[in-house]
Amino acid sequence: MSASHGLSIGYLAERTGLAVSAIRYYEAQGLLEPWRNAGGQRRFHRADIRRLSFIMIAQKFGFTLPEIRDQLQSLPNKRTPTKDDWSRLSAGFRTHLDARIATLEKLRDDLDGCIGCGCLSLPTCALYNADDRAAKNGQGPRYLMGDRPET
Amino acid sequence: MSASHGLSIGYLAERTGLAVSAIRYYEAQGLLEPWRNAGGQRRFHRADIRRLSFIMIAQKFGFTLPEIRDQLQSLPNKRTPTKDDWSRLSAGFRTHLDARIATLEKLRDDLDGCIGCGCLSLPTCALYNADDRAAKNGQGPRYLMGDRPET
DNA sequence: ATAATTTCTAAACCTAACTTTAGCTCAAGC
DNA sequence: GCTTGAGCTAAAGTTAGGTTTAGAAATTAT
Repeated sequence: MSASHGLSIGYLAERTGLAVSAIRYYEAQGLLEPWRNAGGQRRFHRADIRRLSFIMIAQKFGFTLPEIRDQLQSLPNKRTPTKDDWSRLSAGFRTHLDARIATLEKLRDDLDGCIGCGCLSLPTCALYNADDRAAKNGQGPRYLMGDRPET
Repeated sequence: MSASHGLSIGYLAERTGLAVSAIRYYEAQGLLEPWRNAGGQRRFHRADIRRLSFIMIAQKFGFTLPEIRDQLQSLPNKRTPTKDDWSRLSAGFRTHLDARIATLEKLRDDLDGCIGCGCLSLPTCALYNADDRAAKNGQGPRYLMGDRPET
């Protein structure tokens, strides 16, 4: 099925479980750089299967596509991660994950101090200022129960 | 500033730190039900400040707006949560949060077993099947390094 | 009374990570 | 050689949780 030179996008999709459209999207985001055959179709290296696996795992750890692209580009020669690279990069995953867990554990501790109190009030309630990565505190301050900082 | 009967949307925004547009959006999603004055402007109960605080905290715990709406609607009389309700609901937050932490800890354990192995291969790598809530496994199975389940 | 501020609605826009669609070309099988 | 199937591009659609914009009406301040 695989031509003597280069893998088709459909073959990569089949091997990784990703949708063809997702692989094209990753290329558009700069995570892959296939070449083209005479007819204009994408052709991939066999190592791109590993590259896609890396992307899928990194996403599980909460990295965005731009972050993953940066990690791949930070490799010497910008190559697809090898076994040794993987050990180094996965240690970075560990750090990232530890931080997320610590954030949630702090939130849990704050909540424990709050169960049964019913305050929902800023000066006495630590919950509001808990900073979850998931919570995008986009613009401006938010106060609970109408307590504003003394102006 | 507050009229003898009912609070304006701007006042609620000021007291909670939310944007006026966000409050209107929450109403559109069924989380609040203000009434209208003679001129057609929204008027809110003072208790809606607490209701908005509840929404803000529940979001921090990772609940979606539909889930928060359901929680509010599950209250007796569908009232704004009182101090006692808050204790009960926050215990639910705790359960939800514990599950999220457990998921991440499992992911961390799987990762620890993987650092230094460099496999990225399905049969030997537990990472792929780790199920993070953040990972939206939208459609179809995904396999790492081209390992498909034996067909 | 007039000016300034708030509020109103509806619709469009925003991000992330993709998918879907439309219309067309390329490649493979018989 | 003809018919599928696979691949191509560009643009639009999707979800969540909102924000922004535009133009009009209500309210508040002077």
